[in-house]
Amino acid sequence: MAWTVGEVARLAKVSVRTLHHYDAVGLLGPSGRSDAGYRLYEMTDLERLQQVLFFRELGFSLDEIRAVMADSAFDRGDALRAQRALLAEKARRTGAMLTKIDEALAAMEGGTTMDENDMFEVFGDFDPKQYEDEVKQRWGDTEAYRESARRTKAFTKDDWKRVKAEQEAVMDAFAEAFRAGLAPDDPKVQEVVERHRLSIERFYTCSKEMHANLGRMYVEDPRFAKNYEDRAEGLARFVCDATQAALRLA
Amino acid sequence: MAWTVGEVARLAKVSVRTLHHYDAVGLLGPSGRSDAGYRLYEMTDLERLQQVLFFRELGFSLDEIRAVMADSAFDRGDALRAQRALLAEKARRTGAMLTKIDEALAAMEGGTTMDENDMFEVFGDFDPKQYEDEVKQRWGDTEAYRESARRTKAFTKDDWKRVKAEQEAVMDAFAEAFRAGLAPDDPKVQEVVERHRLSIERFYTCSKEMHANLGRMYVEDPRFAKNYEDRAEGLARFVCDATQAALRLA
DNA sequence: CTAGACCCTGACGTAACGTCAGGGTCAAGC
DNA sequence: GCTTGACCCTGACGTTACGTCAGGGTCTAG
Repeated sequence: MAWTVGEVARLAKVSVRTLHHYDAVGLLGPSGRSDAGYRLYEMTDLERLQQVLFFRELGFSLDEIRAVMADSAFDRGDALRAQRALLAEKARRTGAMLTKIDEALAAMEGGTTMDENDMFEVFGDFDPKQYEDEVKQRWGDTEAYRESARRTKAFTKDDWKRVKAEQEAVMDAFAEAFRAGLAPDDPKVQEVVERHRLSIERFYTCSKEMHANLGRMYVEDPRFAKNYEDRAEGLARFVCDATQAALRLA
Repeated sequence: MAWTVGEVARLAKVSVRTLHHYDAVGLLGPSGRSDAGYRLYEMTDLERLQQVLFFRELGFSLDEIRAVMADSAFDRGDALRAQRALLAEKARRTGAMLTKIDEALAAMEGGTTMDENDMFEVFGDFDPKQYEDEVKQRWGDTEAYRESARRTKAFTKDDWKRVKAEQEAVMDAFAEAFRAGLAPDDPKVQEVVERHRLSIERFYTCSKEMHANLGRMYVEDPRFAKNYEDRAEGLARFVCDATQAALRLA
């Protein structure tokens, strides 16, 4: 299956000119051409385009995108995970701006003016590279993480099924403890926390600090939160508190 | 108090050149100049700049921003509220992209490829004007809404205090019903829903449809959700369900 | 065999600044 | 009173990521 420029443009909701441009600057060319010289894009090209668009959405320049993707260490999974973290950060920033708007409204209604320092607090522009450290902390030491990527690459569908069942069991245990009204620092809950951490270590080294970070993400990031909230309202916060407690108790 | 370009630039985290540019295109000039011709910005200029930056963050072009702000009907409160709604929409979009990344990762892990139609679903670019209708629906008929703005403009601090107390009382009633385990369509809950709707009508006409929309926003928008979730975990969803039920029962 | 919807490659236009260049201003310190 | 370094001014040209023709070939339905 191959697509022409127009078709790809419609699919990805970009202009034909944009695709021409990406081809011209060597960012993304089609895998092939027809006899008449028409660009013919394959599935791998679409995947690459999706990557490019994610990066673009995150504010990378085309030069930067090309550099990142040309890197020999570039791995689509790594990239998606990094993009995920950056997007989460962006969501946080948007949330901060919402708060700032509310403050501005409140100040207006109260007839006061905002402090000029606060007023622009949220605008410091979001430089993805600035968050590199945070991303690393969140996703762990890159080296270790990459090992996990290699490890899971060999996973069969059955392996994934088993992993999923394990995760579900841990989540059920959390939900049960939560419903029973146990405190986050209850030894029984802490046992589950440790089980959870070990289930993650299957993939990459996960210190208690990192685990606590992950916990925070469970409430900050709606995608993760949903997983827990679907089981029981407030469960995400409970799990977060429990991982924080584990760090405190250690 | 007046600020020079450099000071404003530092405060707002934009370049001096940007401020020069905004001045040159007539978007935002300083209120005054020093004897030497230095630009001197006042507090009102800072407020205007904040507005401009919010609009810019939302993807408006400078031309559009100028047009909107030059509109005789332009009101800072209206603008902030509209910006708020657009930002919430943006947050939703970011959430959708997170989901899409997760899907891409899942497909990778499962060794399958994504459907090419889904793949770019989230990219349709966010044209603020496209959401005008939605915003209008959310914030109600502009005419009616503007009346509310005028009405509240005359509110004293005591008025606001009373309004706040009323809102709190309604929220407490919701929380109580929620803790008592009542169903969202329980008549007692529906009574509270109606009380809530009427408390909003103080500000602008709020049909049951619009009320249901607001309810949806309480769970979608973390800023609103927080208000409810702080009282009881899961309360936001409960209130949302209750407003939906009110529409169904009507 | 022709109309209409595609595709191609230049090539110039544009928005929102970045980046000098050439020159005045201002407060601190000698 | 004079210098020095940090700041300000106004042009004016450069850059990124495309938009928008222009001039010309291709493809498929009728």
